[in-house]
Amino acid sequence: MSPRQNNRQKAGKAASIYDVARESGVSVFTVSAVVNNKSHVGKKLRERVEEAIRKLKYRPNLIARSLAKQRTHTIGMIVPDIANPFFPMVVRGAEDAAQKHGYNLLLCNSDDSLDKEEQAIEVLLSKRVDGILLTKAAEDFRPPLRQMIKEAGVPFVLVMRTYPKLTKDAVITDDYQGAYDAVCHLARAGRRRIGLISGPLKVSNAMARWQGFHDALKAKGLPFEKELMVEGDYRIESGFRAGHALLSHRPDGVYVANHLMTVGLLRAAEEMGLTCPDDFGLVSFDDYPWLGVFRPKLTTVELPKHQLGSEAAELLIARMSGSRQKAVVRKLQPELRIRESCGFALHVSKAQAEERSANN
Amino acid sequence: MSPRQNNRQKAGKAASIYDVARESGVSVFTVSAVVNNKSHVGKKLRERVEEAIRKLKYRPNLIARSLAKQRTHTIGMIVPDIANPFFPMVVRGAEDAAQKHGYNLLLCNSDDSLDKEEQAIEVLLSKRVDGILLTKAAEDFRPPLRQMIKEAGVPFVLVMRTYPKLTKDAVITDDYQGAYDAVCHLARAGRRRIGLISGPLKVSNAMARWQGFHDALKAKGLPFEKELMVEGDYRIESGFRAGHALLSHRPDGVYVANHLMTVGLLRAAEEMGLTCPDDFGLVSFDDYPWLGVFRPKLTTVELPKHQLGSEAAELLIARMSGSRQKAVVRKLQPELRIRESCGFALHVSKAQAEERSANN
DNA sequence: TTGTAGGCGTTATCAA
DNA sequence: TTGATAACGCCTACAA
Repeated sequence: MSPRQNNRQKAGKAASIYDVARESGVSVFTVSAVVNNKSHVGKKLRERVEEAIRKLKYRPNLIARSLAKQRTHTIGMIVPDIANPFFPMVVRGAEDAAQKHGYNLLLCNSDDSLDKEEQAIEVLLSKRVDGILLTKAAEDFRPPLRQMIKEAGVPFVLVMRTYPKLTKDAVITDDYQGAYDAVCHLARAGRRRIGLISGPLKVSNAMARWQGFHDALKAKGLPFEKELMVEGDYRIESGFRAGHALLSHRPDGVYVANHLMTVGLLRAAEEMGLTCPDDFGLVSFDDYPWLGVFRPKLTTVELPKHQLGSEAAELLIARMSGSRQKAVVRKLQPELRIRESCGFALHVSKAQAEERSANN
Repeated sequence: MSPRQNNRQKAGKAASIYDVARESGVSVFTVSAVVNNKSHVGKKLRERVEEAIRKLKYRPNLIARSLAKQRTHTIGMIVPDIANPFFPMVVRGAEDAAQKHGYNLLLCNSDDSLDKEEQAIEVLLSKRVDGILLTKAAEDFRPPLRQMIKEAGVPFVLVMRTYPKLTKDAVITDDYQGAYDAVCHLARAGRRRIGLISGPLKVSNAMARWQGFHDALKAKGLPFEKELMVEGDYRIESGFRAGHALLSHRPDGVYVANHLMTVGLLRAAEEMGLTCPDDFGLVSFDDYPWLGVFRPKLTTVELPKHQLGSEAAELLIARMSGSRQKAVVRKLQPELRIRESCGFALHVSKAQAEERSANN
């Protein structure tokens, strides 16, 4: 007789599989089989067990199950900052996909700090998540961490930012193309001295956006003036400072690598008495539903945020299930949403006006 | 000899406490004591154990610990939708507080649906979270769920929305006051026919905001016209529909109960060729950093989102630690941020103009 | 088909 | 101070 068979059920203690077994006069094996509706349990027994489950209000303890099965059905997700409006939709995408497959999300914020990121990874590994979705912070992992991750054998999928030293599995956006399109649009709208407020160049997507910017300039035969490029950190404050620095050189177009820095830029512009799109055309990254109702109506490069999260989660889940194919880099296409901040309408109407006056 | 003492360490399997014990020639008890730097372990032994830990790269398995200690150091958090810009900062606040106390956040979205909410609660309970932060969906729990929650003995703290049938512990904002202030400000700006786009009245804060609206109208001696009140669901689409319905009656002021519906309203206004603040004054809830740089510059009632989350988490953690004081309802104060959408400046300058013309 | 008993990795109780 | 050893609750060979 197992030592467990003694009386439980007293004191709020939740019923265990043993209690159910005793109540229904079967073995724990049978109960377990019923709970996981496994193979063929005799109809009679099954009913008796189910009856007992209801009676005792039995609820399987997933912690115990996790320990036994060595799988937690939990995914760790590390983002720089959930309060950055870019990430909520990504997280939502991941959660939707996770949920669909019976997984939950353990959410951590790194603030783009190596220390916090490392801490988060350690705790996630200790909590034995089945996999991790990571938007890598700017700097390199310290070697011991990388070693530990490797040994833990927990799959990672990178989100938004690549970091091949860890894994090649990643779901990102075509940032080069997005930036390229943005700058071309600015040029099309007649802007000639185009500036850039970039993300931290140690981050893969910031680098890609910078390259797209650069190549578009070249393709359009526009000059690259190095005072017209400022590196920020994707936060408002840095956009504000960058805006002051940049606008003091009076560019007639600006491409900003994310929304938060755009907010900072507009703050600076206002302080300097400059308005958009009259004094400078503007295209930025990340679109949001509310950008369509406020002026200046921002022309943006939208990234498929939800899809980014959901595809990353799907890929991770595939990896966790042991799919051993070679690394996948999924690159999603951005979409240029033309509104008014680039001054395209302005430019066009100006051109028309000139045309008209020429005709008269 | 315990059956566990046989060879492990092969196949990527992580080292367990047994491996460390064997390696350092002590008992698991001692290792455990060292890991949790408990009481007095002989200095020599401690060093030997630490050595072994380093050598084997031992990392405690928190799942096993959770099972043994019956505590997971994990908090479940259920929000309607993390993609609603209101919640990210609340979640961030909760995560910050949780993190500070050594807890993690398991995040779920309910979409304000009873089914999803119930599902989320069940899985969180099964995963044995130590407590749950809940922004209650609109409808009532089904009785069995409430029963189960009670029996689970897991503390809940409500966030943003009260629901006394579950618990009185809650961290909310003074929504009545916020709405009251908003409407008074509209009145002060000379608006007389003030409309309301409300949240779902089954949600506690929507009800409170509606009452604040109503009482402010009365206090200002303004009429309540029932065509000027429309109930939405806090989403953009409902704000859009409500906007069409409402604006067709040409109110000169509108108070909207959250930001997303404001976006919808502005969309509708644009379709109808109405502009804010010229055709109608506007005050809405929730403030965001970017609202200060776009026009119309929204006058809003800001709610301390981060604090909401962090205080809720703190309270929950206190409860989980068995603090048995009576229920706490913490009500945080909102803050009216006056910008331009209410048309106050407009009104004032108009008044000045009249004054001037009267003086001539 | 069903039962028995050992294992998952920790903590905790009781002796020694 | 340390060490055995029984929980914790579930899964799962291996037997029957």
